[in-house]
Amino acid sequence: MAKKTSSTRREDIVETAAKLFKQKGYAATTMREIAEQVGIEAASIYNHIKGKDELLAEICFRVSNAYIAQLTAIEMDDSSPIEKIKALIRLHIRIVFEDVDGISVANNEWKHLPESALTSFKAARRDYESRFAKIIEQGIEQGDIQKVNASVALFTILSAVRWVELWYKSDRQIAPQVLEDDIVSLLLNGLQK
Amino acid sequence: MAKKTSSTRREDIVETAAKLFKQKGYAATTMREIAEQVGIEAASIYNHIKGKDELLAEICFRVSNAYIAQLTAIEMDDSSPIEKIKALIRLHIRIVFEDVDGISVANNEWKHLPESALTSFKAARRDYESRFAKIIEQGIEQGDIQKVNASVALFTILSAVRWVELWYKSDRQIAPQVLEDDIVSLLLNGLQK
DNA sequence: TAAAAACTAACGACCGTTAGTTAGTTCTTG
DNA sequence: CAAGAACTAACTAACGGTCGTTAGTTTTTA
Repeated sequence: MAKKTSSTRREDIVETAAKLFKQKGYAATTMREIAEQVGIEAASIYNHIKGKDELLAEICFRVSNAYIAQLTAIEMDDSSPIEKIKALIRLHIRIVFEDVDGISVANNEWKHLPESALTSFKAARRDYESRFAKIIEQGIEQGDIQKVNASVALFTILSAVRWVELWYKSDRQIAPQVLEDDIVSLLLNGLQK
Repeated sequence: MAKKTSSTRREDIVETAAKLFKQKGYAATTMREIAEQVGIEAASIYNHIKGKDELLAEICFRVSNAYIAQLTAIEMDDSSPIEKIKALIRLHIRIVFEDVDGISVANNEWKHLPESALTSFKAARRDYESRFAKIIEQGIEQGDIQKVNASVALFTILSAVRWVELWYKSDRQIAPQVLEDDIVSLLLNGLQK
């Protein structure tokens, strides 16, 4: 059972790191702080992971893999581009509720990844973006989407949903369902009546 | 002329700091790096500023003051809420072209501000947000804007325009005017045709 | 020639990480 | 099935490096 205990301890370390990386940023978070929150000494962390880098990499790739897996599922679906985009917007909102800390770290701290991991993380992101853009382009071709620059639409959507990760923790006066519906409506139909 | 030289040197330090804070983050940027880019020794920086904190504070408040000044001007204008919102969206895009580094730092590194500055920065941001929200609410009351939660609309707009700061540096295949028009159209009329 | 602004040198704090050790648990084997 | 070997995961201590900053001195400038 040593393996089991070790693996939950390891997960505990990674989750604690994610929480602190989000809160204070990667560079400003110390191994000693992570250890303290976990309830062990800093040196003990190294029985479970190779180094601080590894913590960041694990968090970032866990998130990017989740996004890509979900995107793949949505691509498979034989619904219209508009429906796919709606599904993707909802995905970006819902995924925050499942892993706020991870999402925030992957979005804001990825630049601190070491060289090699950085390269593949950026590649994964570019892959995600170009596949998302392709769906938008299909929607434009089919005449369901306005004739805007697809990149502009892509980044505006991706950017627009990101405030959810900042908002999530706080009071949450807005019900998740209202949030999703309002954002989808705003992005699809616009602010203007 | 010592004052003049000093003040441009000082500005040089602040701008270099902004560039590096954006690039590597506040915590990961060292005074020695800033000094090297300016072409002096790290210790010499302290002839111009009190400490690293002051650099961050100056950048953050320069930006927040600019936003608030512009918002005030737009509020004064006796145009419709919709027109005011359009103007604000364009403001958020244009301001990036004038001070990318500052905007990025104010948006991403403000949490490293020391206690007291942090408090007033957050207050300034809350002030900006609530005044922006008020314009949205007026638009809803007047029936020009869809009945969505005003906070959701506010944060979606503020968030949506933020990708411009990430995009700005790169190849810039999109003309600024097209960018502005597309984003305004997207947020006001929506993606769907 | 006095003030401004640069320099060199170093301090104390803290960082990520390693070494060495120990207590407890699991596996192996006579 | 008992006993010792091996392993796991914690600990303390400390190393080498870097950080922001200060002190003291020299150079530049108006």
